[in-house]
Amino acid sequence: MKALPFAVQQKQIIVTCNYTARSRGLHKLQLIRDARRICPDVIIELGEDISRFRDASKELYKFIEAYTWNGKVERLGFDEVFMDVTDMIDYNMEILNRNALEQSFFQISREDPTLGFPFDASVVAGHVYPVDYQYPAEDIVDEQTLRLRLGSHLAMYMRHELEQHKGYSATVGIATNKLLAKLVGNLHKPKDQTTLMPDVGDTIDSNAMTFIGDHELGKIPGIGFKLAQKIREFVLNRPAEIDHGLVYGGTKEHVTVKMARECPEMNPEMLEKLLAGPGSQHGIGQKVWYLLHAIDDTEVSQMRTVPRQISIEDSYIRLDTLPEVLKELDVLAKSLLTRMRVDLLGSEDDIDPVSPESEEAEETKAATTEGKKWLAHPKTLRLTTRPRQALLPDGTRPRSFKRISHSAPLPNFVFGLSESVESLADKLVKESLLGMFRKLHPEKAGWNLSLVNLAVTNMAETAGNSKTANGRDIGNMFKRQEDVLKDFRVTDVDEVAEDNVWDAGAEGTEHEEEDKDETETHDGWDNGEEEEDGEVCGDCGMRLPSFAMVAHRRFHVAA
DNA sequence: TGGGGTCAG
DNA sequence: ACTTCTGACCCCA
Repeated sequence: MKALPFAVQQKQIIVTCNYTARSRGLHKLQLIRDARRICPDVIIELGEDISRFRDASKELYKFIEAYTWNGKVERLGFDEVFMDVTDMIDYNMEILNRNALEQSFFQISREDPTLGFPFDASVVAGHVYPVDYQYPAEDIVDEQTLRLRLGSHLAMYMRHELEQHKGYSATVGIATNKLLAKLVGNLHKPKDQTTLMPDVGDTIDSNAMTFIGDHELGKIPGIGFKLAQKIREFVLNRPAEIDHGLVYGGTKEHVTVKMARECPEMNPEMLEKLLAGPGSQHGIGQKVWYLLHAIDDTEVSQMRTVPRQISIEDSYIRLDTLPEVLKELDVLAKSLLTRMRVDLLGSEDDIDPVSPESEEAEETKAATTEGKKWLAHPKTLRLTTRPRQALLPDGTRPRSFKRISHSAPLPNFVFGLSESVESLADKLVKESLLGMFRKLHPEKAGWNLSLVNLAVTNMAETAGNSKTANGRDIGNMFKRQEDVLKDFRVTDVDEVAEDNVWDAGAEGTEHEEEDKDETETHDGWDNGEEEEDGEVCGDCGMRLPSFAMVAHRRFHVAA
């Protein structure tokens, strides 16, 4: 199966394809017509229903979560995860016998010292960067090298377990920050791992600097198409050419990080001036300058119980009459409400665990809404459209994919579990979405939409929903330790081989996942569950002062 | 809080 | 004949 070129189609394009197809010249966002011309025997499957991908994604995330001690597990898209294993490495460095590195044992649990795996700490597991990396024959190995070796063995173990228990193969990068872990992971795809080793001896450039220096600017995570074009233009001292043959994001230029770094005027201040503008964050100059120098001090974020937003969208060849729009809004609203139930409903145990349940019991309950409570209540409903640009006088259509949106409070009735999603969706269209659509498109007619998106955002997490899968408030437990350990982070990136996501997509329907609590740099209002703002009732979504919650709960029990 | 931008897979 | 369907975070008013 995997030897055959295989691609997933959405509308007129290939959205993703397996490695066999890639080796035949197919790539993401390719037009179906082009794909068939280049690779006539490609097997194409309609992939507009992505629920199986979503399920596989949850399964992967849940699997990784089970290993974390500090709760730092961050998803990137459906198939990638960052994990900060600093604390596990610290602990295992302490128990390591430096006189018998070959006979080491990695403890994956602090409570049970028998849980883990034996490994040889005198070597790295898997590939390394640089390829000719050799540790000098010395008696005393430096700490950082040892830490990365431990990280590499942990990655190897976790990949092995993932394969055994879930049937997914994975690619992993092991390094001291997210940037480097992600990039070094690219070196041996699709199913291997690579560790970026620290410098040995007196090298002029650090390994990390050399490594990142060879990358094209646009390959650096955080430097997207716009930023990259601006920097390319500056480095080349002329406009950077765009490759119109590619679907999007294509540039004809090849400007490396090293070239940018070696530009005489290159400094954070210049970059700030060059890159500042609408959409870019303040301090972007400093941030990019750091990226060019392999510096990335961003934290792996805490795992979350619930997503920040849920959205559903569809694109259209032609959508220009109100009855059609209402029909589509209804379809989208149904999907959205279903998604809300899947992603935001948890069993009561998720909120307040009494006794652990078997996986079978959990899965049975996952299929129904019985005994379920909302883990979070989105407060805002957002309607987004993408109007198709009017024809220019010369008959061509200007290519613009700009979106416009309108938001409104999400009515509380959508949280009712006794009503069907069908009737709730009808009600939502009539009572909210129609009005929102009129605000967005006040003209009676004449609009021509190429896309409609429906989203719920502004999650108010339900009181008590701050526990991790282990039932502990990891966020708080490790706040102090974090400060102490900042300098010694080892970060893994996992990427499940896409081949296998499809292969195993038929696995059981999981239910809830992840967990909680960010101490992020928000303006402080959305991490408060028990603040002056009050709490949100898991039964009805009503927000009321904390002191009133006990009595309110009693009301539900009585009713 | 609402609307938009950029970046990511 | 046309860039899919998400999701995160950031900025400004």
